[in-house]
Amino acid sequence: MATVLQSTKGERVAGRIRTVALEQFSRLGFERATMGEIAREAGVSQATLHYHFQDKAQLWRSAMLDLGAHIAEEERAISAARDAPAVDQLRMAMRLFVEISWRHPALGRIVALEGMAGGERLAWLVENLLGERNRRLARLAARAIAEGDLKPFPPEQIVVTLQAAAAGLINLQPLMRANFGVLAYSAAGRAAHLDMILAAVFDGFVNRKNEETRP
Amino acid sequence: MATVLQSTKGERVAGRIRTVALEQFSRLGFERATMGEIAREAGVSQATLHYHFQDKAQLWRSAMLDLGAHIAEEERAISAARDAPAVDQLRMAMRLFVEISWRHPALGRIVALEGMAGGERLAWLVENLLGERNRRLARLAARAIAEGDLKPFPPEQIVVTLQAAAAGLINLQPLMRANFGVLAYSAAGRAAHLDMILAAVFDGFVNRKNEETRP
DNA sequence: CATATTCTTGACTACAAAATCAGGAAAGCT
DNA sequence: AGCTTTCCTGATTTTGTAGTCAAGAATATG
Repeated sequence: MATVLQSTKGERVAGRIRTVALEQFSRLGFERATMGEIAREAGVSQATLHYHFQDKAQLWRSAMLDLGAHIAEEERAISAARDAPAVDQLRMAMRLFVEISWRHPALGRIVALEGMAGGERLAWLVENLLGERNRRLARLAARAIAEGDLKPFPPEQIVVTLQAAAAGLINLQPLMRANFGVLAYSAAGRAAHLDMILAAVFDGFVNRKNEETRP
Repeated sequence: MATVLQSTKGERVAGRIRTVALEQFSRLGFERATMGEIAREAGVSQATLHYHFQDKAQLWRSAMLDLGAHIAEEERAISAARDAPAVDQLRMAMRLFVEISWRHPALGRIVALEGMAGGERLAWLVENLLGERNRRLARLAARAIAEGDLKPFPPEQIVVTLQAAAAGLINLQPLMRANFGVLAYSAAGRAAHLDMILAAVFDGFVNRKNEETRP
């Protein structure tokens, strides 16, 4: 996962730093990740980090933008059928979300960390990476409710709870290991996870009448 | 939320410190919470913290035990019907979990923080606070599956995902506010949240055949 | 290939936070 | 009250980390 353009040497190094930084920020959170360790891991001196990035916060933002670009690219590949019922679009969105969350666990971890803490970095994330997508999903949920396909839970709560459930199992792998001695990384575990999320939504959140009218 | 016994002055002060510490650890996480601020908030000097608690880690553990005792007390009030079908016990457990999570948001936040990060504190939490309960829930889920009432997802994944969903909305209030400008603390919001979780489980995870055999 | 530009670094400063300690105040006990 | 133990604190040390800077190496360019 390098950054977009790498023509000069500087850009190559900056990209490597971003990659390492993303991993550390996601695994440790903003405070526990240190400039020194990121530098060591990237094979450069700490001063080099400050040459390429003004400060730690800017490195964090830069790493996030990198991640956002990669995810956006993968998402673009999947074209949502605009005229499908909202509930079907939501299903597709959830499936996509789970898949991307497994492929880029950093995103969910960072959203969880910053989304709990609040503050500047969360505001930045919402402004630059999450806000529009989440609002679109909430509108989708609201539309699905209006179309009579979803139970009338608050749309924002639907979106956040679903994402929490989807990202939760991925984020909490250390807990899984510590508590049960197992992980869910296996292909079977991932498939079961996706099935669970979809089941929660589409046999749980969807009104029963649906299954009668649309076989 | 003070500690159990407070006969002497020292125990009263230690209890106050634990209470403040719990709030800070839960809101900020272990690293961002500072001994200085906890001391200030508790109205004592920083050195007093080190008189009552050897170091920051021990203060953290002590605050967790305090929280655990309070929750255990509330749980004891509710007697689970041992001979009810596993799936019904699971429903009751989930309802209880959501209610307690709203009442003690600190627990879910700390489990989320440490459960993502791994490490010593997570090991301690599992050993002293979470492990037994989670394993019991997983056994319950396994039994419900064996009894044909639950879809055959991996029990550990069921437990962790459900808890992630239940705690997620509570933990992510800052995200809710930043992204949507709304909160879910209201009585209606909480009720909707509980309904969502139960819906996910009991119309989503439960096999359809159930509704036919047991009206 | 000479020169300008970009890049990298070791050594350093600044700072915030944890942890220590000796002295003294307050509480509890007879 | 007098004495002992518990409790609390200001001052200080220690540590870990972000950030700066001047000097020089590497790289790109005409």
